[in-house]
Amino acid sequence: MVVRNVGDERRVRRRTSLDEDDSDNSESEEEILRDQKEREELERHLRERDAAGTRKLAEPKLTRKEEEEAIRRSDALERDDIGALRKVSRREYLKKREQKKLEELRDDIEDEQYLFEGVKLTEAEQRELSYKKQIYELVKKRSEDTDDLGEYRMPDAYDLEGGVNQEKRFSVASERYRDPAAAEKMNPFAEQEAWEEHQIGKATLKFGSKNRKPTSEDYQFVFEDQIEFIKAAVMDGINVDQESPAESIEKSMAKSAFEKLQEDRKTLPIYPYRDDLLQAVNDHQVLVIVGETGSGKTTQIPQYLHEAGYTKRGKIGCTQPRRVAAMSVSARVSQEMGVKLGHEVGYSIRFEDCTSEKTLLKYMTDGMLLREFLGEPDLASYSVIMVDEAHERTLSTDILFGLVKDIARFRPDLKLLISSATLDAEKFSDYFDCAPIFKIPGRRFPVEIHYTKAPEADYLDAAVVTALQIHVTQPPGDGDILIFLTGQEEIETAEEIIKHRIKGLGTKIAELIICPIYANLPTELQAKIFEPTPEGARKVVLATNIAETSLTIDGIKYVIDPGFSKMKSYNPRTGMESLLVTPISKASANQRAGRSGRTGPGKCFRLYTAYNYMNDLEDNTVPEIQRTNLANVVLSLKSLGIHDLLNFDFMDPPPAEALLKALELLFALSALNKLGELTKVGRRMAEFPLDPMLSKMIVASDKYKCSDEIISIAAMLSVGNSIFYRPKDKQVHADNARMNFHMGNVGDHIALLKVYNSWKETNFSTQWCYENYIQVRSMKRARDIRDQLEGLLERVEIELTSNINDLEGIKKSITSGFFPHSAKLQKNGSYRTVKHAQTVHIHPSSGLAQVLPRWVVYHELVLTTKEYMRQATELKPEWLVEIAPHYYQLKDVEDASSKKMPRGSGLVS
DNA sequence: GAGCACTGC
Repeated sequence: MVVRNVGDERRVRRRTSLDEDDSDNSESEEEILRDQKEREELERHLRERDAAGTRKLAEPKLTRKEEEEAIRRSDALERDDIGALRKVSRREYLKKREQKKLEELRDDIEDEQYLFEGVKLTEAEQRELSYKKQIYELVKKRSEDTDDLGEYRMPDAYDLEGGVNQEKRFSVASERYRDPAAAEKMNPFAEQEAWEEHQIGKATLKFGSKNRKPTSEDYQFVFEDQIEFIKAAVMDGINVDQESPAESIEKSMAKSAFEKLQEDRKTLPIYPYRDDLLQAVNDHQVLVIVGETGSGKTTQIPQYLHEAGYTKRGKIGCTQPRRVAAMSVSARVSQEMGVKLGHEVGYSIRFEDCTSEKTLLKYMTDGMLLREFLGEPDLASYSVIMVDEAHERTLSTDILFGLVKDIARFRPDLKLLISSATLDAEKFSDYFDCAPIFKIPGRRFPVEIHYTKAPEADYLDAAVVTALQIHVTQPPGDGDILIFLTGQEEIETAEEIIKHRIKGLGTKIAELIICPIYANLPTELQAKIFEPTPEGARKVVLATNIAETSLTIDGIKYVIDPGFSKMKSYNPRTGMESLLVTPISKASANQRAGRSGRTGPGKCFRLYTAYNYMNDLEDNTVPEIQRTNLANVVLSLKSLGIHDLLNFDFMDPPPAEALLKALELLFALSALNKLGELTKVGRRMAEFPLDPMLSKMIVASDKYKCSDEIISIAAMLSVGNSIFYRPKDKQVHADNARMNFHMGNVGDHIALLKVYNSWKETNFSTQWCYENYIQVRSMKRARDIRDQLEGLLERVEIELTSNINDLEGIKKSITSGFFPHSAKLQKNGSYRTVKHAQTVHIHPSSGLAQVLPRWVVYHELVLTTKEYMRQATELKPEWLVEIAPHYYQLKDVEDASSKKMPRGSGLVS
């Protein structure tokens, strides 16, 4: 095992599991290894036993996991008899367990009845007692009723077939907290768990029989299944300022705001390196800068370069992966330089260009610089380009790398700065022809990393238990907790579980405020995480990856990292995108850990073992360019005059198959000719910041005189699937509201148009959105996009024409862009794509899910539990031949009128 | 009758 600071490894005890002073129980590496060996031994034994066919006996079937589970549980009841237990059958074990429980319960009830005789019980106490009686009756009845404990039902594997089924996946974890009756049915351990939980509850409620152990501080909160962690490493803090607050206040009082800003600049870790850095930039054309967050590189380096006179030859451009970063950094820099934002310092992001003629320092999103390449292929107006946060490897930064590397060759005066986090600096350097690496220390607090001792089977449960463990053992007010989960559904489940568990713990523990955060959460609710934590309480933030890079929450001291995230993957062969729950990379894990050390020393609890971390996790996340649809990328590069894409200098080349697929599509859309050269149509399409199929749809709308409608549809489609809001408790209302837009079975595209136009008619009313279960945020975004598209129409000389009544024209425009996405109804109600003969289905959220037209054109294909077409509209097969004669032949569509199809199932007459 | 991590133009 190659773990840092092995000598410092320390076992963390259960009760005071986070207590640092717990040094009497240190565990050497040897012991850890022995533990692991033992576990392996046990696993091997169980495997052999399984292979020997023990499970074929008449006894109820037990998987290895179940058996381990049974053993683990029995441990609590029969600590002394574990060896014997493993030999008895499951049935015997269950019976034994029930009897034991019955005895205990009866004792308890008798004790309490005796104790409280003649005493007036409080309501809670009465409930407590009656609850116990109920359990007693239930268990007794069961053991009397039958000797047979019933057949054990194997839990369904959630990933059995057809991909991941989240419902099934979390059903076990969530069911028991939702519906006690269902839990009883599903989970043979349900009442066992209820009983155990009840026992835990008692510790706090101070109920007990005469012979119960005295309650000491240590024993107050003992969880049913605690998780043991091993402290394995410390991410060192670097250069943490030791300046006392009083001193700094004094200093700041004496100076003007501007002077103070200049003072602050000098305290940044980067300041001592100023001259060296300028020298390095002077000596080399390309420089890789490694700087931890907080070193001040983003704000300071462009200023240094400006002061050194680089802006005399042209602008300094600095790219960011996110809009907010570009905006906030430029605001800060303009303050520091004492100029107005938008003058010497400005930013440029989509929908918002805050720059002017005299702008010298320009912060922008990486996608924006990519767009600028289209108008200025040599970036002549720039003297320096700094690509910041390069380690994030967004699609845009990866393409920028190739482009800037290329222009640097024939523009020796252009300086290039690539700034990245430590991990892959060497790689950047290699890519840029061994560019020198300039290291700047950051400012960060140390973070202790703890791993679990054994892998956790149910990470959601483990995360919740860990959070509660932290909450009850650590003083409230010393820091908040951040848990990384994979998605909205998981966050909601975790929220329920925590609420339920807290109830079980009573009022003795401090208040725990649960804050969910994910991108699709309405903005008002998102604000909750930024509210300061009240005195004596603690926040637990349940977040998706959004908290990994996009937003920073102050006051986080503990990070719980289960090690998973959802990641998009793209299959170039089928053209299908899917979101899969995937283990994160080491880089990602360290980024997550770092989130705890922003305002003070932090701790990170990883719900996997150190071994997992070292051996199972990839070093870096697969860059986006290797797992996405490249149609847009290829069109952009082609319009920049880059022809040989297969030999383009990508830092990590995308799969050739994905490139070919993109070229094929662009050829089909007639954006490229047979030689792979950009056509006039392609040139117009490249102007639009959209997926090529959407761009083609707009270009084609010129012919059908409905560009007004089409850009609305394009805008609505490109905001994605977050338009309709569907809260759990009002699903019926939300669905009804949505169906209003589907009147006349016009198809999903036209329905989206109707939504947009109705909103416009109400003068973009927020109230209207609420009434119709539509997300305002998405609609505003659609309006912004639509405005932008309208502006671009002029540039490509398309007239804005509207004909809302010509549905056929609108549908033909859609088909012009999306004809490769056409599908034909099969006898069984499923569809088959015309070109690839792939079986697909209409998404249940579609307005056409019940209608099933014979032919449809769809916006996208997603793989969830099935292959679904999202956003479908009916089409006439003859359009395919009319619009794309190079793509479809008559034989592809000629059985359209065949008698094989049941009559009346479609709308095509 | 399903489910949508996160950016960006």
